[in-house]
Amino acid sequence: MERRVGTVLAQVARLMRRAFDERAREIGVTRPQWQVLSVLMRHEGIKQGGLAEILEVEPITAGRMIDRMQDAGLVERRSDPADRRAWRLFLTARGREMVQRLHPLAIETSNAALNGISQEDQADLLRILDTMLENLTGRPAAAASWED
Amino acid sequence: MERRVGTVLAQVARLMRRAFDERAREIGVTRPQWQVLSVLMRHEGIKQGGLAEILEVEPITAGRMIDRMQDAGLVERRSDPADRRAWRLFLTARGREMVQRLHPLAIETSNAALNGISQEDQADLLRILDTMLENLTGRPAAAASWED
DNA sequence: GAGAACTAGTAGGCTTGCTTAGTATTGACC
DNA sequence: GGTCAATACTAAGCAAGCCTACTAGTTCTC
Repeated sequence: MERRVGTVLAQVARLMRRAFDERAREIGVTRPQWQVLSVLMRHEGIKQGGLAEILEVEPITAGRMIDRMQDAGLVERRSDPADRRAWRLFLTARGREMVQRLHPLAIETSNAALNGISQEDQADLLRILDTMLENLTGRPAAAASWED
Repeated sequence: MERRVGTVLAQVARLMRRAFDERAREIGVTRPQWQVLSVLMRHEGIKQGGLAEILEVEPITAGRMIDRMQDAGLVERRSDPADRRAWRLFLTARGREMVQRLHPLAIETSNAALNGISQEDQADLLRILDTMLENLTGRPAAAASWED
């Protein structure tokens, strides 16, 4: 009858994604896409592989996402002058504008989910999740300073 | 520079799914499929809608999953004698056997992710996640007593 | 330099999640 | 008993993950 952490966690993560997407639908950007935009905000000119690494996602997943976001005019691929295999990623004006509009939505979603949870519990939560991240990736989670 | 809970949470959830799938691949069952099997273990004869509700998933998502699991010989759909629109779901012998084999893998994955996290922190984590679940679904999370 | 080994990205194909739109059946109300 | 809303499920189509297998380019080694 014990409830596994992984299951509850997956459920919460999915419901948060759903809640964010619901709010962001009219803007036309999904939650993972918003995360890409956030990374590019701080690491413009990054290569696809680097993006994938920051997001803890396979390169092909990042590549497909960039495909769609490029079609949508949110990001731009420029070829790397030093390495003809690689792409350098840049935000378009439209992409940059999106980040501004999405930021409040992210906060709103977060707040809704964290309603009634004390500051102390929130800090505990982040600390524990970071430890789990370290366990799962085999390296410190501190690198993930890419978010607002 | 603040790191949003939702993002870290999504990351941890994805990495745990990946870790489980990696272990379960040779058995040929994914994590969500294992969850379906677990629910059916306790609620055999449930309708698809009921399954979807327990899993906090849309009915169509559950339906497609049952399609594949039926093809794989893990579950069986029997028509409800009292309602010709509905299906009743049952485990096959093969499905039942799978649950037995997958149980240790789930525990193993959980333990790997929770390595070095005290019992107290784990309890806190579950408590906080349950509160978030309540916030997101608008009802008590206690109903989720479907797991081992 | 030539060849081997590694790296960056893509192609195809799968599951899981969603939305919107539909069909078939049930049940409730007049 | 006939209509009409609600219910159980399916269809089509999209995003985001993944794996395996591939191409093209770079780098290392002899």
